[in-house]
Amino acid sequence: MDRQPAELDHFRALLQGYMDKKGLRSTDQRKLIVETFFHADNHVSIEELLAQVRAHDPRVGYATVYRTLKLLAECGVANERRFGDGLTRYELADDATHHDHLICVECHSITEFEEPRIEELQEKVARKYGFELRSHKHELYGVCSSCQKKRRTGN
Amino acid sequence: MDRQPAELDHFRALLQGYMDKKGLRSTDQRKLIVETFFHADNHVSIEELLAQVRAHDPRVGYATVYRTLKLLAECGVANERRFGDGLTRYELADDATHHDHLICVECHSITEFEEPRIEELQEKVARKYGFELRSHKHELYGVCSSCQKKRRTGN
DNA sequence: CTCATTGCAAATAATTTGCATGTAA
DNA sequence: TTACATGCAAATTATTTGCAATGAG
Repeated sequence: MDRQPAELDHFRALLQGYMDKKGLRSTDQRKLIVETFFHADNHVSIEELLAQVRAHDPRVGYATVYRTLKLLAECGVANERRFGDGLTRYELADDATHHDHLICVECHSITEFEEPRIEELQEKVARKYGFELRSHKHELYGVCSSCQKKRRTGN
Repeated sequence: MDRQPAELDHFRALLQGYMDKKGLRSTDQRKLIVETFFHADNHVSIEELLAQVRAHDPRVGYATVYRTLKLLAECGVANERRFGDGLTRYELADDATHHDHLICVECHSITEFEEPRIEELQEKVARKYGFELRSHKHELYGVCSSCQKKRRTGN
């Protein structure tokens, strides 16, 4: 996935600020994992990310990837997401505020959608309940058009 | 939670139809678990449900509860939900289509909301992508008004 | 130097499964 | 009587943690 460098710099700064504040250290593994995450497809699982990381350095352990992604989630750079397949997936925090997901219950494909009017209504709901909105998940589950097609032609 | 008997009868029939079709049997445990689920609070976890079931029959195993709830999800009577606390929770399928959730990230309280205009837009999105909509999750995460209050008064 | 970080393996936690026994139809 | 269902314990899966060794600041 190609991202704008400026967008990534924002997240690099956010992470750096958090690490400085907490006295955390910048190691080779951490840098590698973070940059790999920044350039990976959206909704990567730990497993997928680990594979990509190991392509550069086979000695990285999976616990380190778990720990690093947890760090990214903590400091607001990444969001954890769970779409019914039992795996935790991660996406850049910024992306999350601008799109939601259609998830196929048959082939597990994930399609993103944007609907500003839903976001507006969402904010209205939050206001009505005196709720300070931080983030949201909006997932539509169903059968994607290509699986419907497969079904009609007898799989 | 008090429900309308008619609403529950609909689900009993749905389950029965599914069981007949598949040649599944109606056992005491299954009946007990299903009825306990029907009368439990919304968003019960397996653990909570098992405790309530065991109040009536202490010999029920947890595997049976897992299997039964999976059956309910399969036949469209219940929906599985995961709200970031690591537990799978279940709710009556019908309820799920009519409300969504505000989740407090501080006290973990869950508030339900309804917004038909969001549902309409959701269907519109699904149609646009040729998606056959089955269910959805819409969760707003943030700080509830009572936690905001606590925060202002210094916890 | 000091203390955070790493990699490994072992520990957890939630859920699933194998199997002998029980039981609905 | 025939398989489906149950309860238990063991297996699986994803994730977390303890710890000795490593390395950043």
